[in-house]
Amino acid sequence: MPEDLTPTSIEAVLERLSEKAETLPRRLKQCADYVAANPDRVAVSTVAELSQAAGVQPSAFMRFCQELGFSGFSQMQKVFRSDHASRWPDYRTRLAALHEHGTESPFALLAEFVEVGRMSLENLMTSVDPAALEEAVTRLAAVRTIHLVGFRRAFPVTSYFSYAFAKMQVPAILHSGLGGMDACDTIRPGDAVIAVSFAPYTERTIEIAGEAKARGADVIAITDLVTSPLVRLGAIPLLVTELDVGAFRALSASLSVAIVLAVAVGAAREKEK
Amino acid sequence: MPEDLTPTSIEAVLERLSEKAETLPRRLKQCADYVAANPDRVAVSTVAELSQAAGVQPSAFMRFCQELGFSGFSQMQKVFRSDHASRWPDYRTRLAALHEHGTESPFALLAEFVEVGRMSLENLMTSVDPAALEEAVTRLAAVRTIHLVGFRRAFPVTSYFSYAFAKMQVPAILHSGLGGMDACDTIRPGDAVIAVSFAPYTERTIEIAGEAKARGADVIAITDLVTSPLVRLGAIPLLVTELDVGAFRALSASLSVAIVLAVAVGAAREKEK
DNA sequence: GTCTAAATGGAATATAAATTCCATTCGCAA
DNA sequence: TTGCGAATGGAATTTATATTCCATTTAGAC
Repeated sequence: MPEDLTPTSIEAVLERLSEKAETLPRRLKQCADYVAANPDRVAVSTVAELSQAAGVQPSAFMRFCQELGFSGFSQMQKVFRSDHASRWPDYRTRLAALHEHGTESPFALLAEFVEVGRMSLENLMTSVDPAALEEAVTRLAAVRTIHLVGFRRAFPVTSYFSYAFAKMQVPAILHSGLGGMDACDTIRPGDAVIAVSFAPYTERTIEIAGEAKARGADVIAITDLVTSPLVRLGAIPLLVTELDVGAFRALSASLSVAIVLAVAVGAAREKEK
Repeated sequence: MPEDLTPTSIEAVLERLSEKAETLPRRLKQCADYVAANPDRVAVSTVAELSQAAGVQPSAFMRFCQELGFSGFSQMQKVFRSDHASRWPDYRTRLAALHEHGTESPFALLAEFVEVGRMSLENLMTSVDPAALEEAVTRLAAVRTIHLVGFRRAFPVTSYFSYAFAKMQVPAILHSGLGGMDACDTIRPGDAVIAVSFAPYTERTIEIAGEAKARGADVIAITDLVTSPLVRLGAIPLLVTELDVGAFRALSASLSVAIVLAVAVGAAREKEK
């Protein structure tokens, strides 16, 4: 059994730690205790900071890392950093990997999309601010008419809203852009607009949201980044990061937010009656 | 108003980001978007890594940091590192937050839908027949015009198809039922219909699919059960089982199938040219 | 107590990263 | 088109950080 194989995950490091803890000399034991108690700090600190926090000299911390089977602190930190990253993967890299293999058979493609969709959903729990979601529901429940604005890729989302609100008898208008009607004219104070748009943002959506805001209507934004123009103009933001494959982005997360909003608003309105 | 007060929290940084996003030059905007989409990476990466991931030079990233009001990258990273732990809660703490808000809150509902969506996606891999998927792609790639039929809950799916096909210049017609036009008249031999319907099946969808079949067009069905009327009339079935929460069914799985079909068909058509 | 091996602290060095600088390119107005 | 200022890329420089080295201290064995 190779005693000093270098650990490759945080768990492995902590395990090695508990094995060795007894036999470690005093200062090195201090390092071990500190790391065991604050594993999250390792990824974002320097040797100097950690050693000081642990109450030892930097050189002692170095020896501690080597005792664990690493060549030095940097190698150990790399494990803590990349493991952190694996919980929150870098999509661009993943995406590149995706293109390399699986686009041959449609079924392989499906597998990739399933994976991407799952990741999107996972993200959703952390990207959507619970307070903003609650606020959005409260506003939408109190409002007279809900206007649904979103074109191109966002249109499936708004059309789903339209279906769901209709089913629950919540007054909602789907602005399809059909017939060249000016959506803005129908928006009045006491209404709310749900604006859905992702980068690259559709000009028309931003315009309508801006106009609605100017007219004194609430604006709820389902969008992807804090840099979105919708956020800029003061909408309540529900941030959804979808991953894209090639030129196409998934919609699972956005649709889930839509369903939640619709159901919650429907329930809230039911309660008021 | 002191324009360049340096932000002291991640929120403040992201806020500043959304303010400035529009006025930033191209490369700096790339940085902004990357940081907005991957705030977690900032704490554990170097300038070189981040700039490469954002697709810019390190010096551009530096200028970006300064634009935000920091003296440089290090100062900005310090902000991200200091509350890195508190900002990125793991699954356990997320559940705790969930309990705090109570099971009645919209956020709890969101958690439920995320879970359901994930399960739906997993099911997808087993419910969709790889051979049928391949067959569907082959047929759709060979066909002149693709007709998209699906109403009510299925409409977001067909409207997504419409968007995706348009983007790839695949001739497709979205039958919206608007204007009372009879969709059937436009369907001819050598065309294909993608019919989307779930129990309880929309009468009109079945009718159009049947008529299309009678006229010698291929029919691809995205539906939920083998007992679906669409399957009975001889369509190529892509079976999707969505789970529902209350009276509302998720759409993640259906949308994923739609994306896969669209991408695969687009690629296949590209190849033929 | 003295010897020895291990452990420690701190300074010196090597390495890697951040930051700046400047020549070149780009986009726009005249 | 030409000229101008802003924006950019890449190399040079500075700064921070990790790592090593060695003199000194400590703890245990005889």
